[in-house]
Amino acid sequence: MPSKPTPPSPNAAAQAPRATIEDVAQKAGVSKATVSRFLNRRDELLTPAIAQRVEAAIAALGYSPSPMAQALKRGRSRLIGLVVADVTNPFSVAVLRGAEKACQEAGYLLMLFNLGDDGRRERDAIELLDAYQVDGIILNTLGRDEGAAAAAARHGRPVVLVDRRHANMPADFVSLDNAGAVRDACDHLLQSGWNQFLFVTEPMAGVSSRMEREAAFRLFLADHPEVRGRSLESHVEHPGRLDAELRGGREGDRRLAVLASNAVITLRVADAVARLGWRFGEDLGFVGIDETDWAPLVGPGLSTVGQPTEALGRLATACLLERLQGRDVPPRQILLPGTLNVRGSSVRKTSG
Amino acid sequence: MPSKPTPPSPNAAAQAPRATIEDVAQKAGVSKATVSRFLNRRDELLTPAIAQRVEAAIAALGYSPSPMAQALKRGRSRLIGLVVADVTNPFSVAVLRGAEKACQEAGYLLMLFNLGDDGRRERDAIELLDAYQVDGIILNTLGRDEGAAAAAARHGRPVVLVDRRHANMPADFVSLDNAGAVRDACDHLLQSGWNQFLFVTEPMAGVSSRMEREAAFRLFLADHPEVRGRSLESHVEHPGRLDAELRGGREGDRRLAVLASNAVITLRVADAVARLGWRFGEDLGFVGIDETDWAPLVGPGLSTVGQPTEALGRLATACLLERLQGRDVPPRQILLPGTLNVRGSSVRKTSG
DNA sequence: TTGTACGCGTTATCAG
DNA sequence: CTGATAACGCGTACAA
Repeated sequence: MPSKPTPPSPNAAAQAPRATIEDVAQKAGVSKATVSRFLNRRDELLTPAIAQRVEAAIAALGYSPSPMAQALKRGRSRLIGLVVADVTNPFSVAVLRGAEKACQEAGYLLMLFNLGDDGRRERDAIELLDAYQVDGIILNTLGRDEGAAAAAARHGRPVVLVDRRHANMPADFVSLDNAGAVRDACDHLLQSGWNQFLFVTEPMAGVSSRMEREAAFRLFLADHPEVRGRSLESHVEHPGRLDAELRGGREGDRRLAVLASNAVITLRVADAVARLGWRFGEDLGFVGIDETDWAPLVGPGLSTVGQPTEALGRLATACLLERLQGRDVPPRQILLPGTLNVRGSSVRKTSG
Repeated sequence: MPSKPTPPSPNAAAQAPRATIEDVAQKAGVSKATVSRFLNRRDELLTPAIAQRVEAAIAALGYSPSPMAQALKRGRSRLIGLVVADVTNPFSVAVLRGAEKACQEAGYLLMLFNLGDDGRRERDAIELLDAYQVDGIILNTLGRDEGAAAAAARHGRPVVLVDRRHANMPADFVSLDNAGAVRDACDHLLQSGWNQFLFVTEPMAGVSSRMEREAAFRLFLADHPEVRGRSLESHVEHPGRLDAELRGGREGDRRLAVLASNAVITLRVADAVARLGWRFGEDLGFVGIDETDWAPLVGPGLSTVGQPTEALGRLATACLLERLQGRDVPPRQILLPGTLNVRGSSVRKTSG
């Protein structure tokens, strides 16, 4: 009859179970409470001799406290949840990097949840994060499921939205200044001599950033009667639609330029241009929102408006941390400017 | 004197604390044990009437068990840790997607940890994951810190390595068949009429996949005395080195082709080619390992060998799950073939 | 079939 | 300054 029955380990390699605070206390000949104090409340002085013994025991056993148990007891986990609509989106990954750095510096750990572009999973994701006692949640999602995020917020968890607003969600919001970015791009195209604009976006489908960009484009047109313009929702299933629109837009002596609403659209436009045998900067002007590492390599280089992705991630985290420290201010909106990268695709070059 | 002192909530919005199993039990007029059984051991029959009451209470309170408490009690967390050297690497993200899908299907949650290319953080990451009682760990890291992973394994956690082997780490290993991929690429280039090869890689720095690819290239050269070849470690600080090598390689009537060891190098080569004013497929042949969505857009299209990223992620997860179910087999190696995508950069076109 | 009581690893309160 | 002891939310022998 074993005094300590071997736990039913699934893996035969299991050998040394993690040391607990109890083990440390025993080895140091003190109580658990003392060890705990040594760890968490360095200010309350302990007798040097005791501190020494505890320290030695901790080192000898390679002890580190269980975050799980800590979270259970404290109700806080030093975990921050990040829900992303689609990890494949380089924008999201870039934001993630910024958020992660900020978290790391503040001693938080980032728990990533990817929706794989399945909006229905949003509620599950948030509930799970909530269950894991995350201290805050960063959302870069559609927010189609109204109330999912709100429920988490009701449990007292600060929430911050990145790039995409949610309906009726009074949370901090961090994003590119979409209106400014579109305006800058249009101004640049206009000054470069293009006089007909085609704005191409993914199906708006209620995504706030897409809608804001499109609205900014319309506004530009309203302010500039001298330029003709249209906007087009490009569906991935109908690439032909884009080709046709491009061909049609170049009739007469109009000098057509495309403004792509994001990197996905940039890819589609570049595909279409290749199919048509056109050259960027000659047969077609182009600026795309979202900087990518390959933009300089396509044709004469694709002009872009880069987003301050890393800053967005850092700021989102900062908003959370601030609220975690007790500041209770009304929801804020932080809009950051984009950066125009001028390359060959937007500077007019007469073909010939 | 409040009977239930308000917990010191940092956020004024905090209202409804999460319902616990206790709350459910109380509402249903049963014991905690009964609720727990209702949840976990549906096989042990409960009186229908009681089951009904419990179910209703759960629904009414919107109760879901705390994964933290469960993990603490069970020693298992249904969490799988994924440590990635650099989330910016599209390969890693693609693997992540596969792993995530597999996890989701099996009811596991993926906890992501990014090293930001700082190998020193590897030990911390693994220890933290270990502390979170993750049931298994997927590693796509340098493994420079020998023993870090081994320590986790010692606690009985299965570990699987993706793309990069670790020294002295007897764990499952999942990867592209590097030798086969390089051979296929070289064969294709040779058949396409190129007769001088330049293999370009990031500094090997002990990274197993880089070394394997380079070794495969040398092997190819040994088997084909008729082709001349060199390999080059391209350092990001010295882009000029690559330009010089390209210029030098094209002397005489040699028809130079580059084999890029991964997508990062592909980018650098494309940059250099742009600087030199060369055209892919005419002045230079090219195949790159790693498929990207922009490969078709650069020049006449860049030929690539795509990795089965999603399958790698799924398989890595599958290895873990298998061991979690108790199968204790010796470490396996799973090598998957790549896919050659032939585009304009590798088919010779006499410049005119 | 159901309830009681204990422990998982920590932290916090309260005596000593 | 330190040590018992009671939670935190849950699972599970054991008893009823």
